[in-house]
Amino acid sequence: MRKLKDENTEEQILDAAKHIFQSKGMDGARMQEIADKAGINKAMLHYYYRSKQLLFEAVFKNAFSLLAPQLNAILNDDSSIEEKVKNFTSDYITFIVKHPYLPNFIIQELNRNPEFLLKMKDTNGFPNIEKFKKQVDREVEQGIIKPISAEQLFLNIMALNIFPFVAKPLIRAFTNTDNEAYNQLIEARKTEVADFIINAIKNS
Amino acid sequence: MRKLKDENTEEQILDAAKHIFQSKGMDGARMQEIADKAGINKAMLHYYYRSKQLLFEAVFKNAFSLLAPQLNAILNDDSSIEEKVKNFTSDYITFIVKHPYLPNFIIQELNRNPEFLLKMKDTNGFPNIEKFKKQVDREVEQGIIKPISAEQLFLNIMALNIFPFVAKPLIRAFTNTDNEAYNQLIEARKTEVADFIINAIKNS
DNA sequence: ACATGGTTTAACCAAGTGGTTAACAAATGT
DNA sequence: ACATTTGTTAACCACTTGGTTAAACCATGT
Repeated sequence: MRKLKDENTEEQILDAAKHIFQSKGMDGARMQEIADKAGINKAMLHYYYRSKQLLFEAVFKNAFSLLAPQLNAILNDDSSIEEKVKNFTSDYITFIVKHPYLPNFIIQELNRNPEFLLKMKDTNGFPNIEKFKKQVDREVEQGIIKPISAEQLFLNIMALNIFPFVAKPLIRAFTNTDNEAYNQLIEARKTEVADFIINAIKNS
Repeated sequence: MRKLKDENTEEQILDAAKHIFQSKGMDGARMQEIADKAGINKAMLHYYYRSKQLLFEAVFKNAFSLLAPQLNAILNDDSSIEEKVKNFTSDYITFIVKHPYLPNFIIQELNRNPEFLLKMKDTNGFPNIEKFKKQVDREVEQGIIKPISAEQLFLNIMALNIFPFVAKPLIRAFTNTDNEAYNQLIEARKTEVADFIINAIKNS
């Protein structure tokens, strides 16, 4: 039973750390609070993860490894751009609704410390635009979509899907929507965003 | 000369506080660092602003009062939606290039403490969607633009314009662009984003 | 039974935190 | 000239922070 106990504690710590780090950020998080949430002694955090920085990095990598496959779906899949936009928009929103703190966490911490991405860039599965670039250029050339660079299109897709979660408090205030109404707005975006993008780029 | 001296110090503090708070956030900022940056004694921060929280609020309100008029340009102006989209996209990007930390700062701190907006909501000039809503409904009814709710359209415009600044490190990594190339990408968006939006909503 | 190893705990620590204070400097009113 | 008010400083304070440690705990192999 020893082994089970270890892994259990280690996982409990990571679980608690996810909650605290993702809602309060590296600077706002407190080791004691993580320990309390995990229901264990603070010394255990250091026993398993050595330092706050390393515990944070474990949480960040974990979060990033959840997000990366989602983005690869639009960058590396073989179906048409139109199809990918439709699928991605729906899938991504569904995904983030289950992990609401995720995009904001990653964006905030990367702005705090951009060099941190370098550690991650050579891990395989790191999203890369190259394949998508060729596909966009091809569909533009074939006249399927209007002229646009892959970077701009990718940025637009990311923006329309991620931003509503990141800027939720701000947009809620401007649009006078309560929490539930905003969630409905988000839900509607599963199809509306795809239509918006396709209208914008498709040649008629 | 007394008055001049006072205002000078008070302003130097606010200036330094802007830099530190906007780049490190409330939790990451240190009063001593702000004092050092301003080149004055730490006690002066409390003399003029009482506490870290109040100094932070002064910085936040200042930042917000810079941003709000920009957003009101698209919500309250009387010109057509197409025209406003064009103007806003260009103006807003120009504006943020001059204040690069601003959107991220506001979004970050609002996520940390959403209730904070309530303090701000009744100040006049607080962006409100109501007028824009009527305009969108009218243009939809007149067949100028495709059916879309004002909230979704507003959210899309915000997303496409703000997100590239907020997610800069992330997008730079995925698209393998260096800082200068990314700035060019942003520069191009001054017109590309407007075209993208108008293509998406305009009835042909 | 007992030695062994990893696991867990309470108590502790040095460094840093926001904030205060008492004395000093400088400008102003009279 | 002098008292008063305002601005400024260095030293200080209570408290929190991440991190350590030494002793206790406990499952296992022999």
